[in-house]
Amino acid sequence: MSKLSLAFYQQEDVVSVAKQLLGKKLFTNINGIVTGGIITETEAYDGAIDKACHAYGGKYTNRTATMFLKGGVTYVYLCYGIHHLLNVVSGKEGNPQAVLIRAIEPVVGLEAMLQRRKMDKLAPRITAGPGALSQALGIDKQLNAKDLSANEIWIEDFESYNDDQIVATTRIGVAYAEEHALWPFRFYVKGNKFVSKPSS
DNA sequence: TTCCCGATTTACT
DNA sequence: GTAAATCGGGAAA
Repeated sequence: MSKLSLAFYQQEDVVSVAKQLLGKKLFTNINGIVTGGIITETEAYDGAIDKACHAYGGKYTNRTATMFLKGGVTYVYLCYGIHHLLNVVSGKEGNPQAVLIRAIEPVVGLEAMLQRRKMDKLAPRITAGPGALSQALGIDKQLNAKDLSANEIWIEDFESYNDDQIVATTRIGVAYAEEHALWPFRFYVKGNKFVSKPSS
């Protein structure tokens, strides 16, 4: 098992990184408990030119500072006061690009995930959706701005998918971004069950 | 310092 | 299908 290299995260094209992250394995180690799974759904946030991105227009604040870091660190953000969203910062330092991890297929530490989610049996929804995923992996703000080559959270190389196995569609929950809400920056693995559905 | 709103999920009508 | 929960960040005053 090899962790993804720093060079991987620092590619210029965040959309490309988002696609390549599909099929890779994401792990966390919280208080010695390792949980993780295969990434099945991602979303790209293209920094300063993307209205849906927190750092749109080069906005630099306490919260968005993490996105300006060099690629290869986490960006964890609390949304709706309840849910933690896990992002992977990409690109070079000063370029606020990030990939939101929206869903994974659980592989390691299933019992711990069930416990954290207060569920008694495995269901796809346990990690389908950014908030659910973070809860299952025990991710909270403590894991913000962590280096992805460290031992608390990391991503390992595993599989890559071709374009014909990847579905590109519009992002979810970013209607406020106006025309940018229509950008096909959301990617998921075709036919995979562990993918969040648009709330309908 | 105050007010408004969100990269969502879940429970209930 | 619809609404409520809930709190930190960002912008305005």
